[in-house]
Amino acid sequence: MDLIFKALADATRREMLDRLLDQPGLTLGELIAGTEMRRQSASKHVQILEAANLVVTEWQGREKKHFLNPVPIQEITRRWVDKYSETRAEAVLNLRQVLEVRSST
Amino acid sequence: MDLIFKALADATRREMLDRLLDQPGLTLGELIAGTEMRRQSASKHVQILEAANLVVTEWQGREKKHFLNPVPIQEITRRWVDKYSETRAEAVLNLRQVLEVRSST
DNA sequence: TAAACATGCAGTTTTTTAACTGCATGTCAA
DNA sequence: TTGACATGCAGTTAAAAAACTGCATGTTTA
Repeated sequence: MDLIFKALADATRREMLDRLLDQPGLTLGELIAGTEMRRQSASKHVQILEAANLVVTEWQGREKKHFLNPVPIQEITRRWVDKYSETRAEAVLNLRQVLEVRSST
Repeated sequence: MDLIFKALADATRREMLDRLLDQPGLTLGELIAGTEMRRQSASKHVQILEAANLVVTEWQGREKKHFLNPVPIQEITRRWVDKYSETRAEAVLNLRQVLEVRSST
């Protein structure tokens, strides 16, 4: 779980995921096309995304194709985000408490 | 959006959110109780959580009560996670492509 | 087979983040 | 009003992450 959050913390990596969502199978060279980034930096970002299982790859000859894997993101939703969403009503109550305290002082 | 992801990237901060989910209104001192962390470190973590709007606070005399705000997390789900979840079927197709290529080589 | 290509890996520098030290401010309670 | 308490803020140090440099490996194609 920590690897996923860490991987998603970087805007560059989130943009990479976005591009792979639109264009599955991009190579490393295609991923950095139009950016200022060096190939080596992008490569390390990809490694981090792979370690988090957010990206899976397939070698085709000398090219490495990259694909988005949405499963870990769904896992975050299921195991983590939902926990907070379910307590929305409760949380609103908490915030109301806050406001009550505020208005009474 | 970046502030939220960055804030969630740190395990210590995610634990803080968990504690505030269970026990709304904890003070800073109560938050660090039972941990090795110094008060000042925790204070910076709280600042980061506040900047991301994941935590709201209310002063009560000399005590500062902390409350979880689930809205940014729900926003991530709505504006970001959903985008990837909706493409689940598509993504499975992509992965199938990968496997086909793999088995044919 | 040799040149161009696509990528990987190791090592260094730079930047960012986290933790700590020390002092300041405001609140409560005797 | 004074001492203990709860927290804030500025500055330093330590650790982690990101970007870059240079070289190596395997693949395609002329």
